[in-house]
Amino acid sequence: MDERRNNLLKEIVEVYIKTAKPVGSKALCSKFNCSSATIRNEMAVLEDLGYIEKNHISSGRVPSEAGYRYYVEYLMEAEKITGSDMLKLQKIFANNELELSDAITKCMEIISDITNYTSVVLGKSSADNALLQVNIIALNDNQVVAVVCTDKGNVENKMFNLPNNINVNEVIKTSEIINKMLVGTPINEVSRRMEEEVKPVIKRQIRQYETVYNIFYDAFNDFVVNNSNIHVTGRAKIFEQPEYNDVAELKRLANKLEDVSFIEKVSHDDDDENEIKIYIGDESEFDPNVTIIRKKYHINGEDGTIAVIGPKRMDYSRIVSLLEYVDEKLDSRKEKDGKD
Amino acid sequence: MDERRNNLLKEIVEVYIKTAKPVGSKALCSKFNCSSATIRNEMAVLEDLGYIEKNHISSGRVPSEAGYRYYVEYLMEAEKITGSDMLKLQKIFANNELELSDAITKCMEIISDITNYTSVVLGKSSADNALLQVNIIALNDNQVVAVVCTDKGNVENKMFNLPNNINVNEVIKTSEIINKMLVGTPINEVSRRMEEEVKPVIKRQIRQYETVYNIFYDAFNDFVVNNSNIHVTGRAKIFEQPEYNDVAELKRLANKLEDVSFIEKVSHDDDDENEIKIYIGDESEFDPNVTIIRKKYHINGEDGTIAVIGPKRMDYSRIVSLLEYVDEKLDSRKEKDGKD
DNA sequence: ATTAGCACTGTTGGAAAATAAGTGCTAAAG
DNA sequence: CTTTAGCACTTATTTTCCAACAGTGCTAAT
Repeated sequence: MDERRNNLLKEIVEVYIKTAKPVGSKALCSKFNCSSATIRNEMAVLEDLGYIEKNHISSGRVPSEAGYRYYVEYLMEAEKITGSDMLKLQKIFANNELELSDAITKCMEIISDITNYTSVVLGKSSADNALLQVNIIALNDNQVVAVVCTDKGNVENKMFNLPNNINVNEVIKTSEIINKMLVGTPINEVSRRMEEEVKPVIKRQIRQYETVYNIFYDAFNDFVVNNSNIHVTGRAKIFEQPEYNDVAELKRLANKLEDVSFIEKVSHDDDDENEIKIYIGDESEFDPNVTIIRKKYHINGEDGTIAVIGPKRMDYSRIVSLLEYVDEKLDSRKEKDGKD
Repeated sequence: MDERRNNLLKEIVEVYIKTAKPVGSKALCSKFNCSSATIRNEMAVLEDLGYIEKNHISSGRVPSEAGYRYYVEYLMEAEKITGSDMLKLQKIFANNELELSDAITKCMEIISDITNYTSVVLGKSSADNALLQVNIIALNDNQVVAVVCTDKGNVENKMFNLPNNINVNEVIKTSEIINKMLVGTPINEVSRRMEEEVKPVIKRQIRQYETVYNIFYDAFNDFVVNNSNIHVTGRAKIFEQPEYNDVAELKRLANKLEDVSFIEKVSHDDDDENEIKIYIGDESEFDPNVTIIRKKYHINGEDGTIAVIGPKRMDYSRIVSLLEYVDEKLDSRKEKDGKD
């Protein structure tokens, strides 16, 4: 791959990203000061190398998956975020009132809006939350709400109907025992310690301990299971992209976009999980016709993922710059707030 | 409208619901024991009355909006829910563990699944919740979580960063004042009473009362604003319906389905809000090409709406029977649990 | 190594023709 | 007065054909 060939591939990818139309040899002559035949010769090589493809024998060239990959790895210039893009995101961070997790969601909404791609936020309170306390709030004689709170400020609640043979006071007493025994326990170890340590204790002190025990066990379990939130913005935005101009394709994609929770799981072995990741086409393990650009974040005891879903022909450098900017801003806010 | 004409319209609507193809006169001869010419004559009358339409001068007939309306009002037979449909929903209610609001969501997921329409659950803790208590949980010296709980067991929480000049104890003290003064206040009056009654009191007792006041004010406000949840299932399901077979239509609908919160607001004046409502086409105030069937529910201090979105040509009686069944089951569970 | 020239190939769009489905109307029959 | 057979007519749908077009690969010359 000499320099001209690199430049040619770069040009093909970028023109295709802009126009969504197969790139012919003539269109590139002027840029490279040579004839279309020369371009064609070089294109033939790039095609042999697997970086570009033809839709049919006499069509212009389209980047292949390998071509995009080569592009993002070696050819793409790290573009600085543009002023107008930055401006729109800055407004969000200017407002210090906003909780960080809300700020993230807002950011991704804006990114979807300005880019016409689909954006996703997957938040999950992470393992490094520790139990701070569990409160029981009695609504009446046979209903209680258990409120679980972690040291990072994540709170989850669950309501229970008490059977007639259970007294509210016994539930409260149990909560006190749990608080004494388990404060500071990492949230994902709570279930185990409940079973091994707490159960024997309340067995001795509480009548009907099984029922009461289950209330708390369920509440903690809910916390671990439930405490994730998904925000998808602009599901329909991606349909505006010209590649999705046929009914079957549209339906297929709409169906897949129903559930995007898989995004956090995509992983290619030896990766550094905290970098911006680009999954092109099949690499996404989602759909051969989309690219997913993803960044994991960790703030305030919450692990999460932000991602943008677009066509393979998406504006890679712009999205990368946008995600980088958001991440940067999050980092600086973390320091300022003194959290994490 | 004599009987034959009614039957003819009923047949046209039902055949069209089944086949999604315009119904011609020949197809109905056998059913009515007469020639196609006779049917045509009657059809001409139904068309004059505005109940059926032609796509073009020589096509079969399609029910008009007025035709569907006439059908659901006078012709549709209240169908009992089928055994297999019932069976699928019963599984959910068999599990008494499930909180009612979760059971509703599950039901609507199943309904979307078995009917291939889009289903929606819009829940909102209603005005008839009263403040039970507000708790302050201190995470550390400068972070607190405010937990607001109502008598119906709805809980909302919000984390705050305290400025350096505010002491946690002052926040807690304020929470005690609020608890004393406002317990039992309907949740939508809390803001007003905070401003009119609580503010003057804490002004006297708390340094930096403005900041502390705002924490609670925000927390309550969040409760009112935030405490709604939307579940949409099968957004893409509706695309399988044959009427949405062109790209523009699909995109338009996908876009609209991004936000379905409007559904609870659709209302036609003198209606009894608690009945099953059918909004056909333009009546839906959403999209001329869909029908929305909706039922409002009230359980356990939560007001909500369940709805099914489908083509105008949707299976009206089946959906009505399904929603009726769900509503019935909810009612019986309410009584059993002794709630509400 | 580059390029002009040319034959070739698949796409796109439109026109024309054939087919199919179903109507409205008329006139006759019941 | 209602029903029906018959037929001319309308429109949508599908197929076929053709021309224009964009772009390629290859060859031979520079």
